Amino acid sequence: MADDRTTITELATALGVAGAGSLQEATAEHPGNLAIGNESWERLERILAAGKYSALGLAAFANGAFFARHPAGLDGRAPRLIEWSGDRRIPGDQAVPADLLVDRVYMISCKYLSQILHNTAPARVFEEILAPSPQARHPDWFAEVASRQHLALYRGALKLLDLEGMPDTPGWLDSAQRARLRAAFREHGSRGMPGELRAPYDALIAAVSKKSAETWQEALGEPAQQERLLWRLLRIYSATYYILGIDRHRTMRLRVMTPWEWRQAFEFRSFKVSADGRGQPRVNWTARYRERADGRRGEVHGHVEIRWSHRPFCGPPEAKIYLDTRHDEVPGYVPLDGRSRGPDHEQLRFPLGGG
DNA sequence: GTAATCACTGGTTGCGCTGG
DNA sequence: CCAGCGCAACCAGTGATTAC
Repeated sequence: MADDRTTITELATALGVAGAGSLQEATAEHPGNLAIGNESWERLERILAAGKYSALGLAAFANGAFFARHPAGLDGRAPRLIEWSGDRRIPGDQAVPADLLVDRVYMISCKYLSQILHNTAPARVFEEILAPSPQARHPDWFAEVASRQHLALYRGALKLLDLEGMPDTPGWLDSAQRARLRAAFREHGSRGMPGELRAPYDALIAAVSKKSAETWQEALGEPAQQERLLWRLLRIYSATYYILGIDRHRTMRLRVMTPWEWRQAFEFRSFKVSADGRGQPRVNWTARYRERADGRRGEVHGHVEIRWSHRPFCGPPEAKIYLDTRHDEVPGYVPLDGRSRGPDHEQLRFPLGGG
């Protein structure tokens, strides 16, 4: 079950799209073009009544209404059917992350515009360059690209924490042993890697960063591959979709281009990666492009962190891919602003209380 | 009697946030 | 900037149930 914040954001956006006068009215009326069940209506009413997310609900509703009016959105046409994906994940490879589907055509993703683009197994990023792949399981990336340093750190940790009867290599840890390790780290008191293990940890960080960057650059090969990777990174798919979102300070309304459109607007130039591991294993990426209209050159930046998400040696590491460029400056993300005929086309600012 | 399908389950992976 | 928590979807293994 989606949490209250997600539910109200998505449903209030849907009601804005549905063409209702206000969030309160719409909630009372249950407009027929929004296809959700009774339990969802009840839930929405309960969340609204609690009042905690009122500002968020109003902002989301305004986003939906804006989209309904905007020439690049529904342009004033009344939607017949709005479907909500609810708390289900959309199945399939390379699925557009749409929370709402309007008239089976317009896909809307309701987001808090997080800086995180992807969060996945490192091998998926660096070896498979995010292409759809049947391989579901990936080995521990640390062991794969820096086995010596990984092992040295593991053995150092066992010694420091005075743990007996543990397997020789971290790959053989079972869940009980991982729990023991986790508890021992906690008991040791330090947050993160204990200071005594600084040297072997730094060695691991340097090795993983370097090898990951090399692997990635090698897998990227030709510019055509690099361009595809950039599209995957930026979540540019073969159908256009909209992001109606709210970050901490303001509303964000974007349309995401298709590769076809992207090619007409931009010329891809290069995709470069570089190892940058100090605090934790990290690889920076930069894509360069040129705008066809005026020849202007631009860059998009981001970075990938390779990290344990559940304490050292407790499970394989994950790759968190960050976008460091502002969303409205990303090639292929088209801000929907200025051209609205509606009254509230300026960027709304809300104190997003509650959450 | 065997094969196919289903329901359950515990571990794993992915996601996004928050705390220091 | 780094670390890790909480949650939930996903996945594979297992045993039970149904179909043939």
